[in-house]
Amino acid sequence: MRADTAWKTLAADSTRGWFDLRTEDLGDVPVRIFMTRRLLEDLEDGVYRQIVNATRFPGVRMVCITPDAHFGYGVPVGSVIITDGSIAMGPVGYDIGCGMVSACSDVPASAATPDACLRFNREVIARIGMGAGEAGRTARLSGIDRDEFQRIIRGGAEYYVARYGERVDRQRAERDVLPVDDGWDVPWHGEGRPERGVTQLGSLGGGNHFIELQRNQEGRIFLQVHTGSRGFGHGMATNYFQMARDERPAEITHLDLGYFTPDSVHHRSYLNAVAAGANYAIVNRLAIFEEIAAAFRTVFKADLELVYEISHNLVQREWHPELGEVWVHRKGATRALPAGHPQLAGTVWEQTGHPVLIPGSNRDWSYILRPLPGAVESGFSVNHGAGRRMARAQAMRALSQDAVDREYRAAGILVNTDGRVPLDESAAVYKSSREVVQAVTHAGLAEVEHELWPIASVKAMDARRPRRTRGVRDLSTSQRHGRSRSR
DNA sequence: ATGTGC
Repeated sequence: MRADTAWKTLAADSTRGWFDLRTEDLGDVPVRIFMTRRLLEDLEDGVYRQIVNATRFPGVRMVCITPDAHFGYGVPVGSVIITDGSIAMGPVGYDIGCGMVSACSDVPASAATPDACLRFNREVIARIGMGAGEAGRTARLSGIDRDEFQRIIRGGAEYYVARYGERVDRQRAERDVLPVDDGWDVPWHGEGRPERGVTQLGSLGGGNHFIELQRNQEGRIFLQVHTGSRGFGHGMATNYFQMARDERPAEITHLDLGYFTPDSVHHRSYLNAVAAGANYAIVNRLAIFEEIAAAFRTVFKADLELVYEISHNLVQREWHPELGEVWVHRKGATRALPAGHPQLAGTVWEQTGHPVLIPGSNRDWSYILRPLPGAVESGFSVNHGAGRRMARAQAMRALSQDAVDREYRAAGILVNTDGRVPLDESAAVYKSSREVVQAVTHAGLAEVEHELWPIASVKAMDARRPRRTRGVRDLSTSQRHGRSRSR
């Protein structure tokens, strides 16, 4: 293995806005890194080993690294792994189907007064369970039984909209429904306990999941949501990892390294789990969106219209002009199909390409992009956010709660209802979203359609962190000695 | 990401 510190000098600038990486560690798998030289220089050295991992699954045809990439589980968060048959687990991740919703309104940002923002965040928090382990609270989805849950994870957006949806246009969801075989069932039994998902439908979760009110470049109010498949996807990933390890105990020791070749008895079964997890995540996002739209009507007396819903943790069968029919794993990467892509035929996006939803931190720009024909060079993929640049534990040590809270208040951004900013999710821990998106536009993968600035942010405070009373000195051990895992 | 760890 090449020294971790030397590899960056081997990345050859293609002059087209990306680097082609060729080292003996990668075999003959093409690796493209879509970064500026500066973003590449700032990348943690450990990412090289994870890029090598990404090329080592059976049947890998191509690997792309997006400009927001950072250290992840086995492969970088921000990687696109294209195979001709094998399905890898790390490159889908624990949060199967995690993704974004964007919505817009005609309401001028001037209506988002401090009082209106406070009422909005209060309404949202009352309606949407947030934080690890929290159950959903949406009236329509709480109390559903196991049979109805089965219909939801098999029917996806199509079933949800027909049965529950009030004002969702299915054309604005990336996938109506991912097909699940009748003969397949959820791996209920196992330590992963995916049944947690039954009561968690309609909840936001923790970590980097959020709800955010924004204003666009014309001064209209927009909204973004980031969430996934909660305990359901996590539980299934855990149980399938056990199956992968049992199948190849000598080789597969970490979930990062788990995979199923086409001849594995679990190959199709795992794809069913990915489809069910993605259907759950999509319904979760649509249900949360509708709940937020109700909160928005209460506060702003106006409608929020869905712009788009899209996942950035998924493996899907796709067509590529040079690679043919392939499996595209996107681990913290967003699909970007431009106008004329055959998979958009017959949809409302045929002439334009579909929207691409890119969040920045809650004190930085977020974006809605439009894919360009050049996206063929990245396997029809772009970044999924700004990308973490500071580990959570480091953030807890390095940042002052009061100083960060003051910065947000001065910027006019309300976080939750008390203005206390989760430090390990604050602006300083993320790369500049503008710099990351410029790497995408410079490479000709997409163009900017909307630039969105945060107004009000809802995000769970890490439950492990002791609550500090204002004005009282904090001597808790977790503030002084955090753990050093980045995600 | 997560019934969120050493």
